[in-house]
Amino acid sequence: MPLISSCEVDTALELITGKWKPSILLALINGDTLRFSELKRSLPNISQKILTAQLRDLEEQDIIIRTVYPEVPPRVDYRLSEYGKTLIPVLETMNAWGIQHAERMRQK
Amino acid sequence: MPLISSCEVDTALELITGKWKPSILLALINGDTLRFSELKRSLPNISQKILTAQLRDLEEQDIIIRTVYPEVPPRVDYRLSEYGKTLIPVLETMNAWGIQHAERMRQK
DNA sequence: CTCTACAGTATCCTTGAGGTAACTATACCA
DNA sequence: TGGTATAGTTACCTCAAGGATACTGTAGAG
Repeated sequence: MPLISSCEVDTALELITGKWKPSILLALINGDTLRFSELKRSLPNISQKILTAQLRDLEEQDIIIRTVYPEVPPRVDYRLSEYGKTLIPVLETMNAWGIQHAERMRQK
Repeated sequence: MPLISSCEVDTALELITGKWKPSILLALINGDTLRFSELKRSLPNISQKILTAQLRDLEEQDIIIRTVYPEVPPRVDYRLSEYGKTLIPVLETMNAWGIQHAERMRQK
């Protein structure tokens, strides 16, 4: 008996969906702490505007932590919060499922 | 070391995201086999056009099975495929995370 | 003096997911 | 003769996410 509520699932989905959010989260999972320019480099086609917007979204939800160093040229880095790290199992579950799905599609 | 690939996660996300897909999947998880009209009733604000489109999407990915009975008035029902049922753990994981998130937001 | 590095803003534009409303086919019922 | 039920389809519309491009501020290097 599953007892899954669409509302809760939607909440989780809202935070991790979008064209870029999964890639950003995965970059931070694998890269620990990354500067803005490092993130941009690992997402080849994203524009600065969009990257900033997505990072601000994630920060507002306390999923990532943004640290500004008062230097010139500016330096800002991003990392997963402890809370954000609780998303890792969710992403792992989806990743595992995605691999099965790809496997399956290859056979058709 | 997580080793999560954005590509695979995106694949999984594409199949279960959208404004209505989670609700449809959950209805079928909880309701086993449902007619078109039953699904429509359990998603109060969806239009026929959108519901049809979403169901066709899910059918094309082999996640649900669509059965047409050659009767008048028409009867069609939908259920999760065995393959579609492998999504249940994914949705459960997201559901559990969503509950934690809601809990957390309530305290702020 | 001006060029570069970095992390952004500001403007304007495009696209596709989703939405609304009307129409379809057919058998049965009154 | 017309109304009802079911599972759609068709044509048209809307809006927000995302995208392209240019501009900003400041310190040090040359």
